[in-house]
Amino acid sequence: MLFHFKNQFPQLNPFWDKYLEFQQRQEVAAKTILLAEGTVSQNYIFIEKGCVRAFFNNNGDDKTVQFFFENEGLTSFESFINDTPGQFTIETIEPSVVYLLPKQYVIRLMEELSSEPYFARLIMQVSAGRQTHYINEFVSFIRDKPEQRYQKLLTERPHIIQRVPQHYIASYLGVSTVHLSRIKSKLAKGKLHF
Amino acid sequence: MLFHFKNQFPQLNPFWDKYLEFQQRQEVAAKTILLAEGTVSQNYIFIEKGCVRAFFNNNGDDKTVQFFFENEGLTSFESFINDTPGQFTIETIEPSVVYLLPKQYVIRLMEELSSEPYFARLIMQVSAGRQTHYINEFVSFIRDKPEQRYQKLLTERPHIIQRVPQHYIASYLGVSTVHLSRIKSKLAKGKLHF
DNA sequence: TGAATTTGATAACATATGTTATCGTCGCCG
DNA sequence: CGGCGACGATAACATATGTTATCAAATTCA
Repeated sequence: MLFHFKNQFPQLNPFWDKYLEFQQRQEVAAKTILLAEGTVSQNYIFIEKGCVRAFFNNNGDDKTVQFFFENEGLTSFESFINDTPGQFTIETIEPSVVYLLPKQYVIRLMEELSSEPYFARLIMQVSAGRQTHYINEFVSFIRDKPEQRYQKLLTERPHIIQRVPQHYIASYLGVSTVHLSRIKSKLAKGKLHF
Repeated sequence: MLFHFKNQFPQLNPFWDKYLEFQQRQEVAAKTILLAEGTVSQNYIFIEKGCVRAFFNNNGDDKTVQFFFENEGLTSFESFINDTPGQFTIETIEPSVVYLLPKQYVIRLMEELSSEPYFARLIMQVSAGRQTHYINEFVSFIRDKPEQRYQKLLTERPHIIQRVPQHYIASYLGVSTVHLSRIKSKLAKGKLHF
């Protein structure tokens, strides 16, 4: 939500810079939980190195909804704005280096920004982008069969498949690990036709 | 996006009022298309009477994603902001009365507002709300089985089931009409256990 | 290094869901 | 009034996907 938007509206850059010093650098192991489902988000998280996933738990069975990599930042926007518990857990997949900016500073920063004319534009742009992202994920989930979603991942975001363990990918695609194996096996035998 | 937010930040009310006169009232028949998939949204749409659905087409087979009723307004936000074609068709389900505010006025209104401090807050609030909505839909789609989604609809939004033809509901739930019939039949026989 | 854990493939079976076809009801419109 | 199209239920069958169990390879870690 924040520092990865630097330079998008150069007029706002001084605001980001001012808060850089409040970030806390952390080196964390794989499978470290950065934010637990059902708790209120306390930090803006920026990933310098490594990768993380967002998921929610359903009867002990994880459903992964998104992956994040280097130079991406994340927060539970609504959890910040409304002080409500978020519905996702954020967990590192690889050993990672992250920067955390405590909530209080994020709030203060947004207060400062809210009287800046370009801020409204930034927010609109960012919101439109996030909306588009969620809608696209949603539509793809409804429209495409798991094979198609896997192939899309393979061609459009191969880095995910390279770096992320397969059972997380299965969970992201909405199928069991067994079925993802079947899909890969069919693909390898060239038996898939669209 | 606009008039249904009146009174949320009273400081902004004068802005909405100023644009009321540019709205066009229209009475339209059932199954009227207000916005076609793949075209750029030209109007903010406010529903005074009736109901509409948003859907996208997949091989001649509709997938409904949302229903709208009286006193709700809608636009394809990204289509407005980025001037890109939207991915949904907006179609009336019942004979309806709608108000249209042409895009140019919406843009002008947002320009005016972007220097208002409360506008940034409104945008953040609205964005958080829409994000929450899409995320909830998405999560519900992933987490719940069709029966559960149907039951949720039955208890939480019964007006939808009362007013909307069943095949649209099937498409919204992500199942075939046949399967929705099966679900209803099982429910009627009290054979569903959670 | 060696044991434990994680990861992934596969088979066999169970269940959920789609597809097609048929039928009946209802409401709208000429 | 009569026919036609929209709507919905149901059966029969086909397919997609989940579940459980087992095995093998890779990775981690004490």
